[in-house]
Amino acid sequence: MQDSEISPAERRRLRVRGAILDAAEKVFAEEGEAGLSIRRIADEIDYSPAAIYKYFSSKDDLVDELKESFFGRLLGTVHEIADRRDPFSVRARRCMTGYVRVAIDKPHHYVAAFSGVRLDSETSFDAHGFDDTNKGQAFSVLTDMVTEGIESGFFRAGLDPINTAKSVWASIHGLAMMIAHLPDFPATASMPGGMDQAEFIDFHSDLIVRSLEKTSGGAE
Amino acid sequence: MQDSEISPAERRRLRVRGAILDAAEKVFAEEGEAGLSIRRIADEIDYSPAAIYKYFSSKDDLVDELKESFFGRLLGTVHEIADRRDPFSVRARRCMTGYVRVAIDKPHHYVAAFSGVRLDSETSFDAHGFDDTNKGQAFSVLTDMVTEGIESGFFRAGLDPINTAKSVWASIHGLAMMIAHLPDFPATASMPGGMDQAEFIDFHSDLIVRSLEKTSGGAE
DNA sequence: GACTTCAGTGAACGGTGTTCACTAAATGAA
DNA sequence: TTCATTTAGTGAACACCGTTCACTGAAGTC
Repeated sequence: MQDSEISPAERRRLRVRGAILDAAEKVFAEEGEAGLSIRRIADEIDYSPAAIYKYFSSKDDLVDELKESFFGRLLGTVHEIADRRDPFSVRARRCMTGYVRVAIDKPHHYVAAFSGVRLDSETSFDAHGFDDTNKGQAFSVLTDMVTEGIESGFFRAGLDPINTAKSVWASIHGLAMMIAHLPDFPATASMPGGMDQAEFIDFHSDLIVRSLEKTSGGAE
Repeated sequence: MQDSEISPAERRRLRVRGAILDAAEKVFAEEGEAGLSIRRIADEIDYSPAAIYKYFSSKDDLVDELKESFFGRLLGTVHEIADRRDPFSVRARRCMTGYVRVAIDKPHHYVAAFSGVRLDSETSFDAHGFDDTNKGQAFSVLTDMVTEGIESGFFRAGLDPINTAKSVWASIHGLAMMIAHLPDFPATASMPGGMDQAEFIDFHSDLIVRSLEKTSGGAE
């Protein structure tokens, strides 16, 4: 009864919907939001522009779905790393570097996932972005990680997990944005003591971890 | 001879040019790049849309000038703070908090100043963004600051000033972007141990400084 | 006073997201 | 099978966008 509810018509509909999303995804990855137009998608899948509005109520709706699914992948990566049986200190670092790596693998997606938030609407950070959405989940992984770090003695005891997690997220986000916008940031590889991108991501993550660690020599 | 070169005609031209920029600035600050159109500017200053092309070769050109001037103000603020006679540790923190404050005062500007960088063009971070432009100067303030911190013994001796400065910038940038996109980030004021925005900016800056400091108890 | 320069214009071109009346095919009922 | 209803898909249009271009008219120059 449950699976027979998917009629051939519904299946067809789902296939076309998927084709629209696939075409949009492809164009978006290559050329970003600027290169993506309804007419372009329509061309790609050999439909008329108006047809797309039978599947999505607006272009924003369609793009939102692309962003949301990208954010899901990003979240999946971080979750997967966080669940490994590695020592805490490598797990923590790898969550950060993994996040950045996935983010900059699809720079247009990452930038859009954040810049798409409507500045003028009433959807606040509190109400909209932080409960059961992907962003909310991504954040709770971080809070848990910080809490674990404190409890296991790696991090200072005085840290407030929530604010600390947000600060860490901001720092990581900053690096991801920098690289997404300026593809060859930090561009020091050719200089004396220069780093390539991967090295720099490690370096940045190290500094972040260091800001949370107990001062190794003295008492708390 | 020098000042008599400014003819009335040129003065008129400059005044109109300024009016265009002012109108654009106003719309941009309120509604962002999305709300800014050539026709809208033209309406605002009671000219025809085509007139604007006598003063700017394209909309991108016009917007670039807005961004550049905003970045100049941002740079000016940081420079001004860096040149004060405050103790190093307060100067360093205030540079960061000042940067964030100016950035989020005009969120649309700040976001645009970075997201406007063309991802597809050949202008690399190295060649374009980092020499005598505003971004380059902003960066050199940071490098100088880090160097001073190392030399005065506040920061660890092993730090490479250039990469460190870039990492610090990324972290600060991340917070600015977060707040710019999500206006009430971090939104913890109402929670137990919650912080308002200003407190959080201080907190974030503290963590960044901490990541560079000598471990207070032990030897280097 | 004639000539040149040039700020400013209206109309158009090709692009965008979106809507709407419409067709034609698939579906469900009798 | 036949009729009625739904609905996927369309083409043309609307209002907007950035930009161009032939043009006007006033100001500046000799």
